[in-house]
Order: sequence, then structure tokens, then C-alpha cells
Amino acid sequence: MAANRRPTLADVAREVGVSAKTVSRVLNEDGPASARTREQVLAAVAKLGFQPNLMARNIRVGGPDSSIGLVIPDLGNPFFGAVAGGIEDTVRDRGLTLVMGSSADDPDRERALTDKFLARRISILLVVPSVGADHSHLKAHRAAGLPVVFVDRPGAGLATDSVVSSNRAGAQDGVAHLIAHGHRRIGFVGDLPTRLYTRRERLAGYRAALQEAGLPQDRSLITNAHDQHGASAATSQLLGLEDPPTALFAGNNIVALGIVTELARSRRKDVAVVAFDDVALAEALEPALTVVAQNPEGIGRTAAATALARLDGDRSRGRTVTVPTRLIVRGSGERPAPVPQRV
Amino acid sequence: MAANRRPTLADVAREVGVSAKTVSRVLNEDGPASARTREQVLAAVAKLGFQPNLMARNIRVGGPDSSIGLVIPDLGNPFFGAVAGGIEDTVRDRGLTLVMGSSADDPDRERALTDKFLARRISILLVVPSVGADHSHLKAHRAAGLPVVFVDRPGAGLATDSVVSSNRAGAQDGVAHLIAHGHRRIGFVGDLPTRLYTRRERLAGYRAALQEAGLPQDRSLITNAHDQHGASAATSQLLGLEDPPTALFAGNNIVALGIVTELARSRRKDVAVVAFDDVALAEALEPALTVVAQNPEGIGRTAAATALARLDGDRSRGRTVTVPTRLIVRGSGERPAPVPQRV
DNA sequence: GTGAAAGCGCTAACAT
DNA sequence: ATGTTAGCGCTTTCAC
Repeated sequence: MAANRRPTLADVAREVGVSAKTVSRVLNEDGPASARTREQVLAAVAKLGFQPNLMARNIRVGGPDSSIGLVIPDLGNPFFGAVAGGIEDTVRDRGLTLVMGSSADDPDRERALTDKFLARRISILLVVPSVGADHSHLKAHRAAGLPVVFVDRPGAGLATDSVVSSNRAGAQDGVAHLIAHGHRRIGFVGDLPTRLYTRRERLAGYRAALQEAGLPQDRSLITNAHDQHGASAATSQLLGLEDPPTALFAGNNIVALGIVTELARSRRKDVAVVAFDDVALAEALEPALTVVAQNPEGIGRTAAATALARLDGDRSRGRTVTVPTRLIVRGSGERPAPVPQRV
Repeated sequence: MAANRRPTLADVAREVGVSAKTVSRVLNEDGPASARTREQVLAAVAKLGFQPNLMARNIRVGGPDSSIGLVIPDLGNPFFGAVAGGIEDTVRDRGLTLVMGSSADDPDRERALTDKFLARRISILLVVPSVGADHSHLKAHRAAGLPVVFVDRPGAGLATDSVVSSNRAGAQDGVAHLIAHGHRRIGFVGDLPTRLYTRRERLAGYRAALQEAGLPQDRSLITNAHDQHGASAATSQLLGLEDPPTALFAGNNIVALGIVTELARSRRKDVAVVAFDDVALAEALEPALTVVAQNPEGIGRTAAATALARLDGDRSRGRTVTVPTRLIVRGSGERPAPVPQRV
């Protein structure tokens, strides 16, 4: 009943009557081996169901493990799922295995994960850094040749590569679209915590658009939400203001869900919306949801490619690569603004 | 510059002036150690930035690696993302690291991934099996104590645990809901390939509902799609039939996106829809989308818990756990069916 | 073309 | 409370 030891190189060697090294040679197509030996070895491998122990191999070879570590905030968020997909697509040919974990945007969990990954001797580390996380402990690893790339947000305490969306410009485009359709009071519902990089950048884009149009900055129009439910609450709060906004800008995909759901619930068809990050079914809404689409697969691919280049010896200075966003006009940004009431 | 060797136990030992074993003892809280020694060791560890090599440790200890392998079809599909999240939540306390890969539902890629995972000596293997994949090669590992659990679909060639949704009953509920609202011609848009377990089960549920109601089975009402775009095409094809359906049943979340998008595009508000698996923004559609909700986190948690129980010595027979689905009525199933035309 | 010995970084088992 | 030896499964080095 079970628990028999897994076969080792030595077992295979014994079965065939050769040395362990010979088996190793055959399997790794290292040195020469007679056709007959090869055949016998392969047969024994199949018979015993031998699978080389990668850990033992790596120990001896000394190099890093053939794995790539990825820390994301939330496995269930389709944005990060798509990022992970882009990463996997890019590293698959190199034979790298994806080792993942979610931090829930908690610096301690992020640290625990990265430490685990480092103990595993991953050959690349990709991190969506949590707010408040410090990465100076990675300096030595980075210096020792471990590629470290920050994804979606820049990291703190470590000079290395980052890959981010064009958050500010994208948000500015989106808000400008609303302004172009006559809106003068535009609510902003952002991520939490407010220190979050993406929240700050997108808010900056929002402000830039208002300023460009000569519109006043009204702090009461700026709210935040941690999840979909919170975004719904923020929406109804904004719409309950004495002088409510006629349009809303969603700071991310989750917030967009909350806003759109709340507008549908309260049957507010008169409120224009533009969301940062595309969401499923955006086209099927009435009106269809106008978004500033990110390119999550592109972010993942770029981050992975950057890291692979480092692995291949690229010693240039750390850079920040910006993956462009794209305004997709679908209708929700064009709900007519009410004619301003001159007093 | 760079590429300096990572510090080892021996380096730390040398720094302090003790033996490697002593350092090991301190770090693993194994045998005793004087307070002074412990302090010095910890200081040296911090100073050198030492991180134990987990691979080397595992080699020596001999047990499996503290990782859990997961193969899913697609990292970008929120359903599987949520499943992965449930798994991670469940194994986190046990200190297991998630090693993931996507198979694209290709048996060869699935096999390549599982082989890699096995070479890594993962301590648990969770697989969403691809159509056509055979898993008899896992028998020896299973027998040797490796927990193997199939997720979302049963596997072939290996008697072990599976965790699936109540596909048949759920689909039957969903279709019965449509029938209850007067629909007699209900289109089915399922997954591809048609041999896919979930596709077959959900179709069986669909058929059972028709039969129960004494409705005819019309093969022309059964279509399939591989992706969202294909589902849109299938939708317009169904609606273009001479005697078109008045309601549609979506076989999964991706198909649902395609159906709903196509109905919105063609402004067909008169077609009722029920989808298997919930989707974001379902509530915000007009009418809101009625779904047979799955519980992906629950599936992930159940699969992980089952595997952990095996790891803890559960030697009972392999079982199939069914995670219940739940009909969430939101409106789209209640669009009135046209009054039947008596000839 | 093949094998023997040494060693990767760590810990189990037995010292002391 | 600490050190020594041996060995995990594999590959490197050097020998034949």
C-alpha cells in the first residue's frame, strides 16, 4: 500500500546494469552513448516510471531553478489573470514554470511570498507591489543577477524595471471624452488605499483633464472604494450630493462594476460613465460602456520579456516601460450633459 | 560585478565560528542552542542575507516539495482564476506554494505540465483535465501517496477524487426556469469540443428539462462555440432559423458573453436567456441576466481540502464531490414567450 | 563509450 | 549545547 520510494537514477542504472552517470548522459543527451545502451536505459526509465528529480539536479548544477515567481494581489481579478496569462505565454518556450501567489495587497504576505520564492531559487521575480511594501531586501538578489520586475506599479526601495499602463494619460483621455460631451461635474471613484500608485496616477489624469478644460476641482466629487460594493455605495453617495455629478469616472475594473451595477439598480440612465480598464459585457450594456482599455496580456508579456532579457545578460539601467491604454468609445460617455442652468 | 554566489549555511557558520549543523538547528528550531549562539547566528544570517536553499533541504529530507501543482485550461478565464483563489486560500496555512500552468485544453501541454510538476516533486496535483487526456501515467504516483484531484471535470484512466459542479441538475433547473415562463423552443449553446464533460452534462440537463416538460428535442437548436465570438455567431445562426428559439441557454460563462453581446448588438430584447456560471455585470444588463451560478471558490476549496485530507493519510476510496449550483433569477429568463400559434 | 569519485547545500544520526 | 560523518539524487571531473 503505497508509499514506495520513487525510482532514482541509481535504480534505473541497476536495472540496466550500467552506472548512474551513463543513465544521466542518455537522459540529458550529454556525452556519447551506444545505441544499445540508450535503448536499454530508455526502456528501464519507462518501465520504472522514472522521473528525474529536478531539485536534486538544480542543487548540483547550482544555477537557479527553472521557475518564475509571480506575486499578484488577487487571483480572482481578471485583470491579473490576464497579466499572468501574458507572462506564461512569454516564458513557456524557455521552459520556465510559473510559481504564483496572491498578496491581497498586504506587504507582509507579499514579503512572505517573495521569501518563499527566493528560497526556491526562482530565476525571475515578478511582483505587483503592495502599498507600503519595501523592496530593499531584494537588492542583494538583484545584484546577484536575479531579474526583478515590478508589474502594474513601481516598487519601492529597489532600482529595477517596471511595467505599467499609461495611467495618467489614459485617465486624462477618458475624462476629456466626458468633458467633450458637455460634462462639467465629473465624479471620480478610485481605488483604495489612496496611496496606491494606480489610484494616484489616474486621479492625476482626471485632474489634468479638468484643468485643461478650465473646470474647477471639487474635492467632494472624489471618492474611493475598496471593492465593487464600496463602489456602488460611493456612486449613490455622489449622486446624492446637492450638486451631483452628471458623469462618473471609474478608477479600475472592479469600481466600474460597482458603478454600473448601482446605476442600473437605481435606473439612472442619465449619468455618463467612463471606466479605466475594460470589463466583460461592456458592449452589452445600455448604453455600452466606454472604457480606457488596458492591455493586461501586453503588460504581462512585456514584464516577462524584460526579465528574460536581464536573464540573458542585459545590464542596462532599470527602465520603466509604459504599455499604452486605448480609449474605446462605446456610448456611455456620450449621454448628454444637462444644459447648464444659468442663474 | 554581480553574480556572486548566494551565501550558504556554511558561509553563515564560518562567519559565526560554529558548525553548519548549529546554524541549521537555530534556523529550524531543531535541537537546543544557547541564546548567545542563536543571536549570533541570526545576526550573521541577516548580515549575509542568507536564505536557506529549499531544494537542498527537500533533497535531504526526502519528502515531497512544499508545493501544490495546478493545471487549468486558461489563466485568463475568471472562473478558473476564482478556482485557483479558493485553492490558494485553503493551502496557505499549510505553507504550500502554488505552482500553476495553463494547458489550453491541450492534452500534450497538460502532460508536459504535469510531468514538470512531478519532476519538481510537488506534494499535491490538481488538474482540470483536458479532453482526450489520459491519466493512467499518474497511477504510480497516486499509489506512492501523491494526492491527485481532478477539478471541474473527472479525469480518465485514474481512479481518484474529483470535484465538479452539479452540472446536470443545474442546467436542468435553468432550462426548467425558461420552460416555466412559457418557452417551448430553447436554443442550447454549449462548449467545444462536444466531448467536454461539462458540455455533455449540461446538455443532458437541458434535455432532461425538455423531456420532463414533454417538449420535443430539436437537434437544430443545439449549437456549440469555442469562444465568445463563436457564441455570438451561434446565436445569430439560431435566431436565423426558420422556426427560431424564443430562449437561449448558455453552456458556460464565455458563451454567455457571446450570446448577450450578440443580442445587444442586434437589439433582440425579446429573447430570453439563462446562463450556466455567473458573470460580472450580469445584474446591470437589461434585463439582468439570470444564471445558474457555480461556486468556483468552493470548488477550489473543496478540491484542495480533499487533497490535504489525502496528504494526511485518508486512504478511503476516491470520491466525486459535487458542489451545488444555484439558480439566480434576475429577469432575463422571464421575457415572455410568444403565444404559440395554433395552425 | 563508460565508470568512479567528489561535491552541490542541506539535515539525520550519532557522536562528544 | 555543539560538532562530525554520511548521504539525499544528481552532475561534474577525471579516469579508463
